[in-house]
Amino acid sequence: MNNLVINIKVHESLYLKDPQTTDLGKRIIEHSVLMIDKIGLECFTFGKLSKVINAAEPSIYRYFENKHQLFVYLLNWYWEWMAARIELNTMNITSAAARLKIVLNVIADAAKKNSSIEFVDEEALHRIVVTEGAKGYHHKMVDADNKEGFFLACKRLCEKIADLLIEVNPNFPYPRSLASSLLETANSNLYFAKHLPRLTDVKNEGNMLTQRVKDLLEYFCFGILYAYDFGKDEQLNHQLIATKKVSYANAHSSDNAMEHTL
Amino acid sequence: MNNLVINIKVHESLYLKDPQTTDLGKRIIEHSVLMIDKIGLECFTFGKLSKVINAAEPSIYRYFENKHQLFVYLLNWYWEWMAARIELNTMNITSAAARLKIVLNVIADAAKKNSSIEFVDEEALHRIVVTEGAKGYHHKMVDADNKEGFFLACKRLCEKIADLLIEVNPNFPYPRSLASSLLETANSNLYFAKHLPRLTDVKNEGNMLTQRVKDLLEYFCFGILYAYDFGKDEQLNHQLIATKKVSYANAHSSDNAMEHTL
DNA sequence: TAAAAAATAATAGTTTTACTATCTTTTGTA
DNA sequence: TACAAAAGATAGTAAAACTATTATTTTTTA
Repeated sequence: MNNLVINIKVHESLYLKDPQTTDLGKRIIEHSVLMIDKIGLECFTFGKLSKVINAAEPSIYRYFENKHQLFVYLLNWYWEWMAARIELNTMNITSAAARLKIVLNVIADAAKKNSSIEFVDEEALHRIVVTEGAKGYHHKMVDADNKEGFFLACKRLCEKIADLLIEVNPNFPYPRSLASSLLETANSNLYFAKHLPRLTDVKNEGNMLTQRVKDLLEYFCFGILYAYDFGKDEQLNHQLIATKKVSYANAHSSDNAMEHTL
Repeated sequence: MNNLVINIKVHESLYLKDPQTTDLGKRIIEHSVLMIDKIGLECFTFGKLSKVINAAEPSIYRYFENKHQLFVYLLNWYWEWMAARIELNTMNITSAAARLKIVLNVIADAAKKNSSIEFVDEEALHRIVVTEGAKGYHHKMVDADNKEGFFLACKRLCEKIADLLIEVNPNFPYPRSLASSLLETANSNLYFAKHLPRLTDVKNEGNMLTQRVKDLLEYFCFGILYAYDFGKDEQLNHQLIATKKVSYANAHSSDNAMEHTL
């Protein structure tokens, strides 16, 4: 199941020459992913890459203007890949809520046995997105990059998820913010569990990390999706809160979700 | 109100020589903030800074090992400042929910008339945190930095908020994740509204941006806080969802929160 | 098939940044 | 006032980012 070959098309503003069309181009992509995963975006340079792939440094500049463009190319690859996985895994599901759960599963990266392209190590690429993804759009040149279409894949992905949120609850007022927040929260909690555990409740024990992140995403997502409007109908709110408190206490009285120790 | 002088103490692992103790040190902090805000972290260099403050470049290295250490120093300043503002604004409030609303207000940066330190432009520093804050901990050296105590202020801030979330709902299973998520969501939506508007529902129109972000934070925060446990008591869930849908439709039928057009 | 044209890659630089070794000046104190 | 210690300035080096130019290969066409 799901071993179809996915064809990833990256926007042409993100390269000078399409790396997928040549052998050298593919080696650039392949070893960029491996090297950035290994030594980090800061230490990664075109000079080091050229030595690893046995090419001249200026040859790399024929494909990408600079390190930043190459990095955003890789991010776009990841976003396109995620969108393709979502499409693939939800196409035959009718219930919107069920599709949303699958999307959360894909976001948390729990269902990724899908090595579609032979020269891209998707696990390494995912680690890069989790660790350094934010650098792709958190800088002073973001407006210029945006005009060039650097973030189209991300925006499409976000809107795809937002559409689904609206389908689950047509009255929900923050579909885009929740969609982007879910993408960020998944990555943050994976990262925090590994490096800054005091910033998350998800534990990096055993091999349950992605499952736990998925649980958290579901808890947050459906909690927000069905949230009522605070302050507008206080009486109903208090009524609801009281009901839910009882419901929650019953559900969690002997649950491991109570493990938190502050 | 709130014009008390706040004393910001930054952890000593974050400098070689305390910049607050000398005139040059204060000029380094002051103009780092102004320059990073203006040209961005990437373009900001010790060489350029030394020219602006009329000092020799190596003098700056007496205070900070490198640009990264200086940057994390500034982040810590911000986290300490935010913790101080939270303390100041919530000290006399008994209701936990009311205190939480104030905290969300502080996170969204809507209540910051508090120029405590004369040589730090807090508005510029806040823009830096929103635009580039994630770079402080998203890199390969994060574990080494963490051991040195670079993120203590952030972790304390996060736990302070987590404690409050637990106070509002003692059964809530994800206090730390929600706390960190609120901090990130506030910054993300401010940033997206200005640079990538398709990733948020918050509009950057007029001077209501921080207010709108605060509304979003409240909606998300209280929605999650009182979320019930999906899948454990399906009957009650469906009952609640139905009630809330009606509640929400009534509240928002003629509200601008319905503006979303996908 | 062979020469010209076009595309691609390699060589050898320049500029800027990050950082350091060393020297000079200032300041506090006995 | 003399001296030590701290602070600051001078003048570098090494590496990264990028580019102009030359060399090679491939493609096209006579």
